[in-house]
Amino acid sequence: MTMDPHLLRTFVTVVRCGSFSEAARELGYTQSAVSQHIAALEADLGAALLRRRPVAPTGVGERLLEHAGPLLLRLDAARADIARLTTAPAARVVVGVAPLAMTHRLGAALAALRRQQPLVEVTVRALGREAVARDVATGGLDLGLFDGATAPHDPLHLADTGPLTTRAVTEQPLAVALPATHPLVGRAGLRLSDLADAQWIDAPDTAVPLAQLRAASETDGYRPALRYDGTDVHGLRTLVAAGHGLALLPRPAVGDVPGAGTAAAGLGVVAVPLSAPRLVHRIEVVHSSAVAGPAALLATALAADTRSKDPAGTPSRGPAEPPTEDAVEERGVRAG
Amino acid sequence: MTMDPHLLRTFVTVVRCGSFSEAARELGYTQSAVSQHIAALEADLGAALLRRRPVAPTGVGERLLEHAGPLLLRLDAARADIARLTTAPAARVVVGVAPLAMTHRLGAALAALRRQQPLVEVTVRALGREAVARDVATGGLDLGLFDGATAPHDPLHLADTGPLTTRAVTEQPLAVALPATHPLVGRAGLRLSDLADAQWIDAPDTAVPLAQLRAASETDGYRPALRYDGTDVHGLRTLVAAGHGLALLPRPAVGDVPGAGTAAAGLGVVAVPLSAPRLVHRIEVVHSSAVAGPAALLATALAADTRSKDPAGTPSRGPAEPPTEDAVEERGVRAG
DNA sequence: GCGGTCCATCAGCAATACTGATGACCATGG
DNA sequence: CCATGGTCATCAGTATTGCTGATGGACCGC
Repeated sequence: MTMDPHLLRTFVTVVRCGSFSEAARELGYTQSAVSQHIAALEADLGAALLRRRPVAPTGVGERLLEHAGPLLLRLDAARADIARLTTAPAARVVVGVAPLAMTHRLGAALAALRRQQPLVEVTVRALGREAVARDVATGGLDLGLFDGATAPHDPLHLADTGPLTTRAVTEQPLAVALPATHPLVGRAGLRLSDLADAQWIDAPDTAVPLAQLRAASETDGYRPALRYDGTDVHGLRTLVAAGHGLALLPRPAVGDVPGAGTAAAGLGVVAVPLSAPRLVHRIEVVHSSAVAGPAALLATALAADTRSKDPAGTPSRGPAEPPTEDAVEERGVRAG
Repeated sequence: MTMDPHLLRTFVTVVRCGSFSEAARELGYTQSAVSQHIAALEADLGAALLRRRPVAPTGVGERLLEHAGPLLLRLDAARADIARLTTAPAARVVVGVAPLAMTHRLGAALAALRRQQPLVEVTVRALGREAVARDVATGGLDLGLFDGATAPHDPLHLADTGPLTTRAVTEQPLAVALPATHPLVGRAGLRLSDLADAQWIDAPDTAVPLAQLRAASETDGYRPALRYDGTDVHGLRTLVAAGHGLALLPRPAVGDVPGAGTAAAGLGVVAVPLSAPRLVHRIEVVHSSAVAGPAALLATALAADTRSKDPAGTPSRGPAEPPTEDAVEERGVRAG
């Protein structure tokens, strides 16, 4: 009667599987039970949620899905959070890293941690952005490194899954990755709005997602010429070099150009700095505010020059502190 | 086993009531049932949640509370949202307004609506900030007007309760409200950081909440000399005039000074503009993205000069458009 | 039209979630 | 010092719920 989470869970499973029976198998129920679950939900809400044969959500069902996902996530997050409080912190850290959040600085911080506490078992897991956020909330990760494009000093926006603490790690300039043969290669800087009609590669987990560009520049456009689902920057660079489209990346990530100039040697990809709007690539570290043990150490090491602070203002999320400039990451990359 | 919302509901009720029996009465259960609910939760989570006699949450219980509130809210929001989709839109609008969001512009928009659609039954309800957000999410309000201090053009942050749409209505300069006898009265502008150690009135529902000041200026301080729980600006001005402390308000709200200068005639309150940090008072209109009927009209009228846009980027919340300058509100208030 | 697959429905059973009674505990006050 | 009125915990009993497993109708490919 109160929109039982169980029912929601089977609902989303059914939609994902596109099948009652398959969902039943996955959830360890009988098909009968699943059918009854859906019937109960539909009776409770007074509307059809699924069209059967083929199984697909109705309009109302679509809407319920938008609620059900975050709701179940938050539920899992709550359980995981109190579990963290009750069980002692293990001598183990699992760090989830979004592709563009993998920096030298993280490497150094990890090295320091392992030097300081050699017995701690450290795992680094490369993940997509949402996966990082989700797994930190649900306890699969002790620490997450998360990135995105924002105005300077503005925090990133996470889905609200409970009392998480986020702190800034780095802000870096953004650059457009162009194939070396592109006519715009010579430019000193590019305005994003001039590129709205260009060919873009949609790499939501690797580059700055096109949705963020649309939001920032308040236009539609930035239509994806190709979608890249990997979590690996090199793969994306290769696609850019092959002329499949542009991508917006933190300038250091476009190419580890050792000499002067902006052309990445042999990669066929060139970085041209973003001149407008004033956006930066920001990396934040995120963890439960109930974190303890080595993960807490690592978090403060990453956000070294900033004060630690617990949630204030909004209860759900601590304010992100102003970022420290990351000398390591900026080294050797001055615009030409 | 899956942290049944029923159990969470009784848990928060018990904490609020400070009593199992009282909570049972309120929820329509027997005391026995409530006792079993709590026991079930504690067994499920494997930790004591409440200290009995007197009844108070343990540390873990406190933590669970932080999750339970938003969770139940989101659950209610989901139910309300799909209810809005299924039932036809009524010829009725209920608008919730936070104290500082009550502007001439809203008055004008309401007038236009009533002229256009005389049969629509219009209700305006003055509420605190969280109440506005909550009731819009749970369907008690068709439309909410919400305010806060942010950097110019930055959206306000709402608790994430599902697919809501927010649009900017106004941005106004902020000013510190001082008693007329205050030594700083003559100043052309004030830096917030210089006032961290001043006496402040904490009026979270009326003025800019002190927590926001702390977050914006990244200091502790702004200790409340007195707390004001009303939702009425006049009451707050009176307290400021009596010297109980300062408050940060949108400049027009400090006093409707008709002549030149900044001293509000006879009120004993003086506005001195905030010179740093660069914060503005922003008003947004918020409603379900499933809104329809007269409420939708009113919403677009309020956000007149901006495009309407549905959620993009983050799935949960539409991006707030850049605000229009509100000539009406700014009239007659030029700094001296 | 026949086997296969799908979902809906029904009966039956087992687990659940209540109620109401009782008991332990702790105040307060005669 | 023991009564009294309050609290919450516990227990037995019962009504309801939520599952399984079987059956039946609808649809699809052959």
